[in-house]
Amino acid sequence: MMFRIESRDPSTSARAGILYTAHGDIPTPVFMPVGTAGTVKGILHRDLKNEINAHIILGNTYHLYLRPGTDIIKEAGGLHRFMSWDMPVLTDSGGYQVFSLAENRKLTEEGAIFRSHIDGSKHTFTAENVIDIQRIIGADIIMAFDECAPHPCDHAYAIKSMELTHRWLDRCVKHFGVTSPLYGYDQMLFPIVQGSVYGDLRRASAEKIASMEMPGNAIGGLSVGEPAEVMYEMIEAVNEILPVDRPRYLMGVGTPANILEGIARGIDMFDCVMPTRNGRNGMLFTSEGTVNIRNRKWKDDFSPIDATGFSEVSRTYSKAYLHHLIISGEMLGAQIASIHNLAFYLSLVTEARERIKEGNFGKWKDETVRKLSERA
RNA sequence: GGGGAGAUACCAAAGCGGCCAACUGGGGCAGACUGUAAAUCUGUUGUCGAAUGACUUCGUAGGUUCGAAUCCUGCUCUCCCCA
Repeated sequence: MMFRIESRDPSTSARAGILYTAHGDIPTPVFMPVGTAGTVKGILHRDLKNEINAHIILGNTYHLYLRPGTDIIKEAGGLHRFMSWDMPVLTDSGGYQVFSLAENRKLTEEGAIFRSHIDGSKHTFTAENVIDIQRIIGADIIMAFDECAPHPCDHAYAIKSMELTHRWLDRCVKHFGVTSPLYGYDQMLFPIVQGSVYGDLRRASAEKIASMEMPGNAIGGLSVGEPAEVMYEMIEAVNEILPVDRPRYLMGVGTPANILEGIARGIDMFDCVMPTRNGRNGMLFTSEGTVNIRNRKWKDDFSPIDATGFSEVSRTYSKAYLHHLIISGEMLGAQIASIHNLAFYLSLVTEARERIKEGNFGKWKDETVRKLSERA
């Protein structure tokens, strides 16, 4: 058993559980900081563990394959050892780059041919070699290769894209079955539901994904520009079908409110670049709503970034100081903002977990979402 | 003392008769960012107005011209070279 549900919220579909991996147990709901290139940008592992309380971080197949390359990672003994991170890692397959780097790639039945954004060289990613690369990286949880379809996307294209993703999935699962982990511990493969904003396709895709009977399942292709309400509808449709007793991972989501709404609909795992990227760009997430710390009004506000914040930096440094650092382009500003935001995200899902266990998640969620959508 | 160059908006810097309320950077102000090509990108930045628009600007005082940041004269100031 890789996943155990500890309790369910009576008024929503939220649940609290534990996901067991080779590098540690992960309490869910969980937020996973994104560390695309083998680093959560600007954050030391020490801070990820002690300040942020991260349980698992992401890496990216496409980016790590291009740099430093699989030979280096293999020689290092896998990504965990290479980056000196002894806790769980999940790698995205490169399916998101099919979307975000769409100008630099061509799709074929075989896979995606990318023109490297670094040096222009050509690289083919297939269902099979994406598994091979993720075996070399050695993440605890690896993702099937998919096409993250853009938004808007017409129904005809959405079907075509979903079916391609399903065929790639069959090949991924097959190849996963005939290959072995390289470093002496087990890896889990998660398949990904697609289907754009179409309920019929989402349900069909969820049926397909459920039929693979993998230890966990993911929902992809959301938060790519569609309204949040549409995203919530898709999650509801899909989660009626995905097995209840396995973890559900909503990929790339999202805002604090998105996450709480996702939890309420039965999602267990989230990841998003928002806390780090937006933090670097001067946007803070707080219990009082979002803050653009670059704004003039914080210039002489010497109160802490977040007096009740989980991380030490949130309680120690003032808004005025962070305003100064960010305005001045100082690296410490990006670092403090990233740590604060990640700590906020982690404490938010930790509190959600406690509320689920107490059985009063639903009401708390509604109140919290209202506050989060404000602007401080 | 002699010779030369120049003064443009918060700063730097284009413009050298009408297409100039004035290119472009920086700074300022605001916005965006959702499985990271992002310590990035976008908008805005004389005054008033929601806007068509109106009004006041290119050291300063005059002049030439239908029309001047652009041409002429005086003045003030700055910088460079020689003695």
